[in-house]
Amino acid sequence: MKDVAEAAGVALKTVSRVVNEEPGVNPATAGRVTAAIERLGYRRNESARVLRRGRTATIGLVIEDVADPFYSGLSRAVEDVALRHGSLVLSGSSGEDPRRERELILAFCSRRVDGLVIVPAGTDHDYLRPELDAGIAAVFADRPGGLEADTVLCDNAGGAHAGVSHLIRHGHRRIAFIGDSASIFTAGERLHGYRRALAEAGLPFDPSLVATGPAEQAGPALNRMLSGDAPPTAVFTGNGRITVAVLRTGHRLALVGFDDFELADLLVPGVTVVAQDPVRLGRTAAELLFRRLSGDHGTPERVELPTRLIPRGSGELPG
Amino acid sequence: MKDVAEAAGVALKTVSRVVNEEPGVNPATAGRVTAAIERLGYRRNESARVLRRGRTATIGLVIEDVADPFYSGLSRAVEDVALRHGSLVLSGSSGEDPRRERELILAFCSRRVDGLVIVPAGTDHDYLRPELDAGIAAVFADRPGGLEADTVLCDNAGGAHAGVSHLIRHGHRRIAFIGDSASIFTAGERLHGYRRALAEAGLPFDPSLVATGPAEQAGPALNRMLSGDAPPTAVFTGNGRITVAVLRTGHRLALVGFDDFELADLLVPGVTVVAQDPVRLGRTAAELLFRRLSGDHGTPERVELPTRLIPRGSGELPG
DNA sequence: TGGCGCACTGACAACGTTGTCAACAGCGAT
DNA sequence: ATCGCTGTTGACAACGTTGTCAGTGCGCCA
Repeated sequence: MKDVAEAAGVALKTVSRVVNEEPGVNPATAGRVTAAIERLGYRRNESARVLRRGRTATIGLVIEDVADPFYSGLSRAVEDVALRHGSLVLSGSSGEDPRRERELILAFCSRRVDGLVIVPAGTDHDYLRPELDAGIAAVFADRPGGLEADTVLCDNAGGAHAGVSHLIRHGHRRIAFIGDSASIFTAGERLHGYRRALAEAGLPFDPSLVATGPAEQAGPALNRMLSGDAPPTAVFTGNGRITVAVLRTGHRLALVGFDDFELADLLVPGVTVVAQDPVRLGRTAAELLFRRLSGDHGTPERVELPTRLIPRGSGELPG
Repeated sequence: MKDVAEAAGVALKTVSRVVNEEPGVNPATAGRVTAAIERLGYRRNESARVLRRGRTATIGLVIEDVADPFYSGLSRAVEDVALRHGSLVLSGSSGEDPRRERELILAFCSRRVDGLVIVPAGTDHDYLRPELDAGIAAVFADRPGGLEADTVLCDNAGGAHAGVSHLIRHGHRRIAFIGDSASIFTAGERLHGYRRALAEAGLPFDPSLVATGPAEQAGPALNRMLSGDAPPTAVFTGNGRITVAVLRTGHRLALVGFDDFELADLLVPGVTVVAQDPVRLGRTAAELLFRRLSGDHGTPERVELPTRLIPRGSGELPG
């Protein structure tokens, strides 16, 4: 910038004015400056600008894994909203590891992001408190975080309830639940929905029909249930990866899965799912964030998005 | 930092030393400083640090669309390599729009990223020249960019050649090619591979069996070919989205697709594909970038990664 | 002619760090 | 007692911006 000022024969401040399109610069002068900028290939140093002004026009996004289609859809939505607000996105995958999540978040904060969209892996976010006090906004998405802040969730319990009820309506009495580790919020909620649906239909809850854990264990768990003495006739799966794992076992039994996925309609039979809308989730969270950034300091909000049952065949197999 | 210095009763510089774990600070003093840091919830301002030191420990990643599984795999790989080198990733989707790509790249540059991994949508990258001269490293991934720089590609022509040859070996003589717009580098290369395979087998090249364009047009294009008077008996598809679009048309004819995708093995018949490795692509590009950042100033490299034919049934249907 | 306001421009400090260099005390060697 | 050395600490400038405030020249009105 100093070089540009020199080249154009004006003061530093005048260049700054031109770069920021501030009013009150003689068009002729502005022209000389613009020419000098062009000639020297000058580009404003954003770090210095941030240092002076406080805002970075950058937000941070922490998700579990970009490579998971659910989160990549969410990512894209957040990115689009950010771009519309003139911001960029620093993103990172926590891999469901609270330590890595913490490191990412703190790294984002020390780079002075304006705000954060977090799909929390951990449950303790006290370390965020000083940052929030310092003016960084935060929105939790998909799961609630460890402190009072804006949160956007899906109706996990309601969706699971709808999916399991659907199986019950088709005559099933022994329905397995295979889901994520119970420690994950969404998994717990979905299990609640499952139990509520059973209870409403007057069916007993049988712990031997419930398996929770990472997706790799889903197949073996189902195999064990099926070789037991009171095997299930239907399965409700707790997330997309687990649904696929169950499909790979090759058993042909009634199935409803939480999360929609590409090609679910092309399999035979088509896979009935309870669909969430990751794009809407991301969009809602990001918009809420930018509302906060533009000065809305009301009490934290909690938004719950609906789910949608999509029958495709696998959930309509008779019991 | 000033507050911390005051609270600990030391000079600014001493706090800086402690924060940066520089040697030569009395352990007792360091203890007082650490305590003050803890007490005040201090965190170093990275913008100021960048301003002073020049390195941001941040790289930029420009891809076509995070929501596409191919690119989300690549993203995750880049992110992991970056994290291993203590860097964060600013990422953005260009949506195959050269203007948006340019905006993203320049925005990254003005935030002084150390380097860029770019999946180029445009072909003109002259605007990058001053940035490269200013020391920002750049690696093109998946496609070559508009200037001399490190590039990591897949063996597009070879992969297409292998896929088409596979169909020919199974007796097909009229093989359609349905791919991306020919203006996209990878699409052009794959078309070359297709033509080379035909030529080697002594088969004629029939333009009426070739369709290029966005994925939405793939289904209609195939339908048109099949209702013509010399319909194809097999199809080679130029990318994952187009493969899926062709599958949705419901025609049962021999098919080999470029790009592997989840569930390809669960469809009936399984979908034979030419698999690229997006994770390896991302990893290779990012590692090359960090090699440059750590001082390797050799001439630009061009790496070509192999592809792999995975027979699953659809490509082995008789002609 | 003097005074006033307007349009434009510039000098300077400050943002929060870190690199450079100097200062200081304590200590063993001369 | 002096010197030089080591270990520790601090003062100060600089990084590239922008906000504040103070000019400067010019036209216009009284």
